[in-house]
Amino acid sequence: MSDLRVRFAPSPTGYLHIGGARTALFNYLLARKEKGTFILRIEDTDVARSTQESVDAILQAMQWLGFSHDEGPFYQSERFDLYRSKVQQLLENGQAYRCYCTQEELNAKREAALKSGGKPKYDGTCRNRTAAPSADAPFVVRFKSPLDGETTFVDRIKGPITFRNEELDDIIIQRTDGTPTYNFVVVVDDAEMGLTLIVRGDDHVNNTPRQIPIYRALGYPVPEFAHVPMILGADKSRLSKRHGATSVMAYRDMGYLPEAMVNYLVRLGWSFGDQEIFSMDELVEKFSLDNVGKAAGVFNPEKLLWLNAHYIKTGDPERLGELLKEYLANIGVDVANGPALPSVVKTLQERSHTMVEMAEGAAFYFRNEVVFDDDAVAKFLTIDKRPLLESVIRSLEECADWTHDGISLAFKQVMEDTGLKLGKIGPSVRVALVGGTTSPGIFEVLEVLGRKVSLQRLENVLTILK
RNA sequence: GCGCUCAUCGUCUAGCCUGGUCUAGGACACCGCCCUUUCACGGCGGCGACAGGGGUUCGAAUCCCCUUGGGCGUACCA
Repeated sequence: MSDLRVRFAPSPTGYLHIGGARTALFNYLLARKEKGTFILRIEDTDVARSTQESVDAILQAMQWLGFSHDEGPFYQSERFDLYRSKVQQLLENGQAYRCYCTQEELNAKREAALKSGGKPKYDGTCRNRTAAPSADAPFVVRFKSPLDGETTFVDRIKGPITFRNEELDDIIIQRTDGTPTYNFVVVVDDAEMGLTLIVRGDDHVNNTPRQIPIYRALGYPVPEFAHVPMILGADKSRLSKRHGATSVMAYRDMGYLPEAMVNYLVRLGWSFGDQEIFSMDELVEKFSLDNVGKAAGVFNPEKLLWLNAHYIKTGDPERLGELLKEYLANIGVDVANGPALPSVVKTLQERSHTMVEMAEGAAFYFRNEVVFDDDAVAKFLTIDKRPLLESVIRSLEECADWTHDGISLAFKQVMEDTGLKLGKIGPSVRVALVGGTTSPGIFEVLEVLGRKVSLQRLENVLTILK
């Protein structure tokens, strides 16, 4: 165990999206590589927007991706007493103050400042107020940010970053209703949980100089920071639903494998020479913040798809078979009385880009009734094909060795008998067996389908020839 | 507007720190050819980038400055 302590801290206001998954991945990888500790924390201080469904969805996605945590999940909503005591501490030290300005006043001031070309920051009206306007006046608590000087931190990805303190605002740390806000609780928790390195999205760099003074005011050590670049859509704007699916689990539903998602995500912004394919073990060994790029990256679904096809192609047929069962069930196909799933998988691995595609391509193995494509039937199952099909049936009935090679021999016989090339025979047999013109190789289909079902389907087709 | 930040093929990136080995390498996508019983897989080849302008230097993708463009922030959201 090293002393590295990192965390993933999503707010449960929706599903786990691509960007969140990547920061979770980077944290997870770092923790495993350094034999440190990976903490999961749920940031649900915004009680109105946080939901249990979101928590469940995020947990489920983390599990699917294989990001196991060592501590947590901790819920900020269960730690309000801690935060309140810290707010109290700052209030007593004079490092925070009550602010009685109403939101309307604040908005008006902001707009006025913006209009006159100034900064839309809090003007400090209540910073030096000596008494409350009235005993029961509602208030928020603001943190006294330093007025001058500058705040600098060395980002592990971006290098040194400096802000002039006059740019900082007296941020609200406790709302009118008494609940604490993000920028405050994140400091308290990151410190109380002993985090040594904060790896989070780029969108937080501006928060960092506002958080550092809070660490200091509370007497906490300031951790290291690493801000990972954002993920953009094809139009270079921030990735959002209008760019397509952004939910990690939506990709599972579309037939993606978790290892493909992980591999794609890690290569978006990180590289290891020219290597494209990484197993999780390899990532734990090779990942480093040193080769994480500074620039935002565009999410490229095509490359994800390519990786998915790669992992399907090289995946274990047993495991893929189990997964296939679920995808088949989703399209109403029961596998109970069909061929063994691993053998089905083997015929489709090389031609499937997603598990959904594989399920669609595998359905014909399991359906009792072949679903015929009209165009295919019109073209390849015409009445003149009857002698050919009868020859195929005869030859297959005599086939003693029902394997790919044995079936191949049977077809050689047909070719001799009819004088036709396989190109003239195959398509009709294919349509008879699967109903359409695309499928795995017909010898494989015959082998996996089995002698009985294959001959049944061929004979059945004799009755529908036109 | 202000602040922070980023900038190599359409996209992900290698190279940049420690200038010359870069007529800039790999991958996805795209195009072509080959393989082939369909669809795919695969193999081979092609197209394609150092944002622009100054400077430093014998020499710059690599160092410095400016411009332009993008992203993020500017909430009693996180």
